[in-house]
Amino acid sequence: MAHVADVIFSFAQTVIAPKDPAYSKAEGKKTKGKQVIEIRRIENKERRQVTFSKRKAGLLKKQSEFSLLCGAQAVVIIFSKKQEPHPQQGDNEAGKGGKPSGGGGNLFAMGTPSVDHVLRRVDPLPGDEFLPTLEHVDAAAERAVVESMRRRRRRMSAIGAKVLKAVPAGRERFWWEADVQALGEAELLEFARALQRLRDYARRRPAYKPEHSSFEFAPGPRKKVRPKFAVF
Amino acid sequence: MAHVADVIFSFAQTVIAPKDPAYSKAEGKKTKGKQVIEIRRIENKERRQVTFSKRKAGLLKKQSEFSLLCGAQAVVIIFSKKQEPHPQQGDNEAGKGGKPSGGGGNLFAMGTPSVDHVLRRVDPLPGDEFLPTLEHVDAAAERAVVESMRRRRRRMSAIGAKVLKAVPAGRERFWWEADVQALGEAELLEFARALQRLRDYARRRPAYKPEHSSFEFAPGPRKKVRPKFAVF
DNA sequence: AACGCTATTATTAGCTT
DNA sequence: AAAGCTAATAATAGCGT
Repeated sequence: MAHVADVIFSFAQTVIAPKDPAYSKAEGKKTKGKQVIEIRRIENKERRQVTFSKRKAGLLKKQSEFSLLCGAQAVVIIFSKKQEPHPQQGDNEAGKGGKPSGGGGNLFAMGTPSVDHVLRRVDPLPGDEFLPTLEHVDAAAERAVVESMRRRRRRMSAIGAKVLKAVPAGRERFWWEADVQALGEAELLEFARALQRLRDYARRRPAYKPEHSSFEFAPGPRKKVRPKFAVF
Repeated sequence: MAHVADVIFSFAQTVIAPKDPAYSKAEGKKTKGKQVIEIRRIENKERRQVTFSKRKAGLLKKQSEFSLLCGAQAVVIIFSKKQEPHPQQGDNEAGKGGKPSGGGGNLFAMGTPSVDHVLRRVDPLPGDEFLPTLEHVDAAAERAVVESMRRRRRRMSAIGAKVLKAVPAGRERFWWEADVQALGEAELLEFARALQRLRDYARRRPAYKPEHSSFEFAPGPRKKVRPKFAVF
């Protein structure tokens, strides 16, 4: 049985569908409202900038809500794309200590309990050798790491040569550079778990510092603008 | 002048408001639909887990769309909160090389062009000393960095003692640990720009590797589940 | 615990200022 | 280019399975 609201809606749809291009004009709406867009690079520079701004805010807000609701640690880090150096510009700036003309984009980030905290947790992941981080762990943790590495070695062997083959010979410490795509799903899972275990052992600073921080390494708008969502 | 659609909507609202608790029952709706929730820790463990899962997916999707639409580099990194060790479990696992019972949470991440890439870009930020990264920059960049550090030193002095006071004495290389909250808005901006300039100089690996990657260092669901959004 | 299903709320595309 | 506005689409809370 159809309910009152259903009937009303059906009726409205029957008269003219919202997707119909004639809709807005026909009904005299003020705007077209949110339109469906293809998820691919917005070529129009101006529109892209506006979307960047709006969705950046949305993404950071989502991070904030997510961490708060679920008690999970998370970061969102955003770089605006590097500005293409202006063709005829930058020469007169050289040597003056100003911003380098080829200078990279701006940085926006929000993290719980802090950007720093989460990044440290990720730390030994691709981008850093593993061993140097040993300087930061205490003795007990170090023993655990060593034992973990032994197990990892065995595990990697068990998984097969695929991982090791992809590793540049003689640079064992770069083993994580292996082409993960060469692994099957089960293998990848195993590989990933080994990685995670390593990180777990290596993780230092167990002290929980319940804070929440956001960065904005960017000029920012002229007019002071308050984020519309909570930053704790 | 009111339009047809407006009148219909007003009418529907007049009859009974969606927010009215009696609404769903009165109209015999199947569900209550999305409800407003307070943005604070969900205490019910089960609901929190469900929300974690749903919003994690949402956050990663947003990252994907955002990067694609705006051509910006971004990462989202999520740790599920550390599992509280199961009270009576884990003893029989000890020494067998299994997952440590106190083992930390799972890691989820999505990055453009890759998680690794963006993290390297962030690299010299809080979490790493600055100097060690010099090993990775070429000679010209190194000179620029040295000059940059000189300028930074002057700038920091200009900003005042506030920053330096918060830095642990004698550990100049940890200057970034300064309590940023002690700075005023203008000062923070100056501070942030100095930081960014430093990073710009230090940034190595200009090679652009246009890829898009997602990590999931977690057991994952039993049933194979395809992400509902694009992963390139 | 992961899905599917709505009915709501939340986000945002396209304009205007 | 940063706000505001509005009408759409998108995300998701609460349930059922």
